[in-house]
Amino acid sequence: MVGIREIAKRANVSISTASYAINGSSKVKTETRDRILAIANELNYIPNMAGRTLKKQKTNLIGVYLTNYGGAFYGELVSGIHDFLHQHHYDVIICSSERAHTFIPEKMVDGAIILDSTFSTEKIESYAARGHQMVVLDRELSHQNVCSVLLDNRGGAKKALLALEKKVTKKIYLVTGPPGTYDSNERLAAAKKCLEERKLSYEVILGDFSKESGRQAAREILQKSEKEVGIFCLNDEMAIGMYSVFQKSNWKIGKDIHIVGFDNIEVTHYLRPRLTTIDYSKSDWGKAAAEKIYFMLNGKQPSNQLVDVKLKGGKSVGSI
Amino acid sequence: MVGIREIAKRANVSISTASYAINGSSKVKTETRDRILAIANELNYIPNMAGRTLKKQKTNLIGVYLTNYGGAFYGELVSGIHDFLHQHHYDVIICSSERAHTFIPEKMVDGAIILDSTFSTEKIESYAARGHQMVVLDRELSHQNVCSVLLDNRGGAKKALLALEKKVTKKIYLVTGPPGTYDSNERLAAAKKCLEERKLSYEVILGDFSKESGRQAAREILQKSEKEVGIFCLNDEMAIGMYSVFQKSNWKIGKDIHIVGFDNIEVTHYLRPRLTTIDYSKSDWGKAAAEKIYFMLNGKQPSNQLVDVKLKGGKSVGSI
DNA sequence: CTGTTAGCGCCTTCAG
DNA sequence: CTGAAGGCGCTAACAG
Repeated sequence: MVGIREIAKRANVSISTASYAINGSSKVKTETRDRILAIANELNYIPNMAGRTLKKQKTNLIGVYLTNYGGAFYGELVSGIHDFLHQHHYDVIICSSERAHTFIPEKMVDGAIILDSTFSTEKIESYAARGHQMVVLDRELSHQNVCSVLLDNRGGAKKALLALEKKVTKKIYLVTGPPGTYDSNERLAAAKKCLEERKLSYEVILGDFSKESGRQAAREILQKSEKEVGIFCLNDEMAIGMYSVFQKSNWKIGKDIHIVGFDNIEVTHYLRPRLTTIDYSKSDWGKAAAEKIYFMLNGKQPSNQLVDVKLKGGKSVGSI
Repeated sequence: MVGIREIAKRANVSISTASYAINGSSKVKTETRDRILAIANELNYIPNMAGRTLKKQKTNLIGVYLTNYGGAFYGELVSGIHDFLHQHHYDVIICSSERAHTFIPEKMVDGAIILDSTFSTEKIESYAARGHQMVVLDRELSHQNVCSVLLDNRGGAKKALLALEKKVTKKIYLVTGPPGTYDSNERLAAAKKCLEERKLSYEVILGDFSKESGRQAAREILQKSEKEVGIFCLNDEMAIGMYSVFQKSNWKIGKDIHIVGFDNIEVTHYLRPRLTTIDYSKSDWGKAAAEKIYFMLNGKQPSNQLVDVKLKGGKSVGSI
């Protein structure tokens, strides 16, 4: 491997001069700098990350922790994060295994953005206590070194139910995500509250945010219920699963049964009838998270933030 | 930050003894090791990545380069990669920006798996020339330090056309991916060859593997053509886009028009009629890639590999 | 079994 | 404007 000393030797300068030249310091005559850079270039010199990191104690890397990586909306979210951070000279790596959590205390990344329910809150807190800075997207967490950017789950749930209530007289089903998930809990709590205030009859079905659990919930509803019910699927994935079951039944979506999802993931645009769902900008969400971590790394203390959501009308909620 | 010297001091041992203890060397009495580990634990010691890397010249990290990250099948692919590499004590990071390419020569990663058409072949070759090892999933590339795991695109194209030919008399359209993309080129070449051998009439429409380009192609076909045509979409995404256009027309998929895709991405399972497509195991693909890079890093010279594909029948190719 | 020591590659203060 | 030197945190000969 060709290192900085090699370049210094060939250019007949000291190591430090070579370093200055490479890092564009004004301490070197333009002339010598150009000569050094030419040699570096010729030798295909590329600085070694570990060496630089060890000295600078900074990697300019942000770790983005995602699970269920194949899931639907990560692409846009990550783009939003990338776009902002690149402009501010940070690189982004996506990490999706538990072992990668240690990158944070190992100082392989300068900061982290976390949307990963397998990343325990205790661990996050212990890292925060060590002085590492993080932005969380999937839980509330109050700490000097942690800041959150959360969806307005409660607002979204209300909007979803408002849309359903208008069309449904008999019963409303709430299909949840995995127990303990923040987003699911919030949406469920807000939905229950909303329904109870209006004294509407409802039932909760446990799901896990997967298409398969949507299918199961749909089968359960078909068996135990009559037509003219409404379903608030706490995410779109499950709604997709439901479609495949109802479309094989004699219940017509948007007529016998009304469905609202959450997330407005792109593939739902190809469902027929089009799914009514709760929409928000994934890239804005990512951008907000990126901004927060950037500010934190620069000594500011940003406040938590809520991401707006709105109802996206489809035909899965129709007239009775 | 608490470092190894701090631990050594508190334990009244030398730095090296502390290091040995922490790394589980048998050179230390069990008793002293336990004592040292206890102290390390108490101080919440976590080794610094840069320091270790600088010394060992090895990160145990594999970079996986993906673009169009939101795309459909990356989840399974990445799982396949993860599963294998974790068992062999490597961690995986996903990189999706051009700037991250330099992680390879900077030695931030020990090796790379590349499925990213924005990663130029010249760059890959130059890194290979520097001694870095890579596995490519989206091009042919012959080099000591590069090895490829490719889909059997040609076989898949043949199978797709075989399915179409049986049902279509009039004309077959081939809708391509972005020009210059290996997978698209291969599928297209094989499809053309196949059709020419059988003297069937066909037409090529330029796409770019996106849903939107599928929609455009569908509109074009609606305008210029009569019913009873067949379409080989060189990937599923475009087929999905087509569905949305044809479903608004009076052409019935599987009857007036026959469609075959490529990839068998999960969301096509929710299309009606179900899409006929070319299927392969994404996780096996990832696993194969992971194995290759692992073997290469351990001094073996694995051979290139082809991933089997097969026809997955749906109802988008029906009887006329 | 344990301690001493010499770097890994790079940056940066301090002299010159 | 340039050079010498120290050190970031850790490992691994080599001595003891």
